[in-house]
Amino acid sequence: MHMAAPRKRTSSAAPAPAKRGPAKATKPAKAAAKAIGPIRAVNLQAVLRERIASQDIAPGSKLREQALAAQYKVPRAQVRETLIALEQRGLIERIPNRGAVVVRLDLTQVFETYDLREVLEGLCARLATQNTSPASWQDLVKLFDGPMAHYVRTHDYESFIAGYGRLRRRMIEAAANPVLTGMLDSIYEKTQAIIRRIIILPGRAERGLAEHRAMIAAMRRGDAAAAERLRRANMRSAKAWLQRYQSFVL
Amino acid sequence: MHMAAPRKRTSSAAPAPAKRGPAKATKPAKAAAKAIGPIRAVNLQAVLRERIASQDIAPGSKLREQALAAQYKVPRAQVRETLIALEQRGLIERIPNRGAVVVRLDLTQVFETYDLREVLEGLCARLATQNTSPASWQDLVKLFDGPMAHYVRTHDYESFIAGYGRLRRRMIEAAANPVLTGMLDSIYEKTQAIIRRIIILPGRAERGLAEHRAMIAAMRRGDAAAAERLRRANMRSAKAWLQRYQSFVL
DNA sequence: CCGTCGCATTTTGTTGACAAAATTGTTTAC
DNA sequence: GTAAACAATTTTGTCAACAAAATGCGACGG
Repeated sequence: MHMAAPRKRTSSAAPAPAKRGPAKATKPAKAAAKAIGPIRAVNLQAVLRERIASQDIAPGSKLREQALAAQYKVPRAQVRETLIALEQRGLIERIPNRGAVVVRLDLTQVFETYDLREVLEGLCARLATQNTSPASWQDLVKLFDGPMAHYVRTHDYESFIAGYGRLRRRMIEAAANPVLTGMLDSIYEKTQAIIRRIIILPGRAERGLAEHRAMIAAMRRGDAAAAERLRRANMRSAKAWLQRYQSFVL
Repeated sequence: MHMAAPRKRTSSAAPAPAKRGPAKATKPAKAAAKAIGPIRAVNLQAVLRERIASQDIAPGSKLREQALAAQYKVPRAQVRETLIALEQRGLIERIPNRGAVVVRLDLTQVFETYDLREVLEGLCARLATQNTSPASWQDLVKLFDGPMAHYVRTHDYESFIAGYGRLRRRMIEAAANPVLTGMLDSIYEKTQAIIRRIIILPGRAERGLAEHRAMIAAMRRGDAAAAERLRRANMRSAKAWLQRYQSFVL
């Protein structure tokens, strides 16, 4: 018998497909960690995830419980909880009696992850197309025809990445599959840094833009199967770029 | 920097549930737990995952820290760690000051998960085919031509499920993609109970057998693309069965 | 009879101290 | 001068007691 709706913990941001609904905006973890005041345990995980994903905390770094507790003014037990959660997410590695270090993923794991991204992003494109009206993608058609093409020509990669992120979020939102969302987010936070490095590889942005436009066109005409196929081709292409220039990336 | 390889914690080293004795182990958990004595923290997570996946601990059950600590003779802090990890895995839900309950996934989430399984198992079939010699699948051809067909005719579902599990493990092993393995295991431990219920639906085993044989045949001739396509069709088919009989399953 | 308030019990969350292990730095032997 | 052995410090792991919150139950009042 349910009395009042039990208030749901907001901690585990997206581990489980618990609640559906709009994706909770991930708070932009602030830089200057030392300046900020006490943080709730709930937020500490999000903060560290963001800092690790953006490589603000470098791979291989040791995460010391006492240091983090002092930095963020939280009890050590909360830091400990966070580290356990981060380990489960695959962002850090905890070795008994030796502490936690940020995982450093090697090329092999990156390629393995790209095989996964291929099918998952493909599924995302298909679901997004199926769940929405073709007209709803018109703004992205224009974005990728105009501004994004301009960013590529002017080598404004920061803006290009921002536009790509917008496309990606729109697709995930339209796919409306929380389980898929959780997996894609989990993958993305582990490979974010490498994705950024791929985009600036010679000719990658041009090719990516063309592939994105083709996929958006498929969504714009409601062709879900083509959207999936094109998105998968896009991922394979990105993987091939990485394969060719791997010695420069990592 | 790195001197000797540090001994690695076996945190997620046991992704696949341990071999499970037949369901006759439905003896009250308490008595069984008392008999087995203290458990290492590392193992406690595996034990609880197995018990939750097999629904030995029913969805909606409350997991009390003190009770588990007493049952398995481990300090409460270790139980706490385990619960945090289980929450990240999406097996339980922790609500502040109110404890942990085993998640109960609704039909919607199951369907969402099947969309994921479709592409992931498809990828698994493709990689498995690419990485192995066609001849290595001969034993499974024979298994599904002979014994498995017999199990279906005699409604020996327990053996049928065991055979299916063997196929599945072989494919995952052959795919040799640890990231994919982790995701498939994570999905499987959450939907294991429902998969079992689908197999006994009217006509499902017969249809599943035919689909499996077609897919194995593709792998047997080294046709990776066909294996992927057929595995995906198999997942869609299972989903359709669930959709039709959903009122009987959940 | 039913709902509500308040107290007692249970359960989770937090804190601090302590033990065990590993890292670091120093000394000593060759 | 190098390397092993030892000591000191740091860091993680463990534990028990305590505090806070929620649940359950009974008394009280409508």
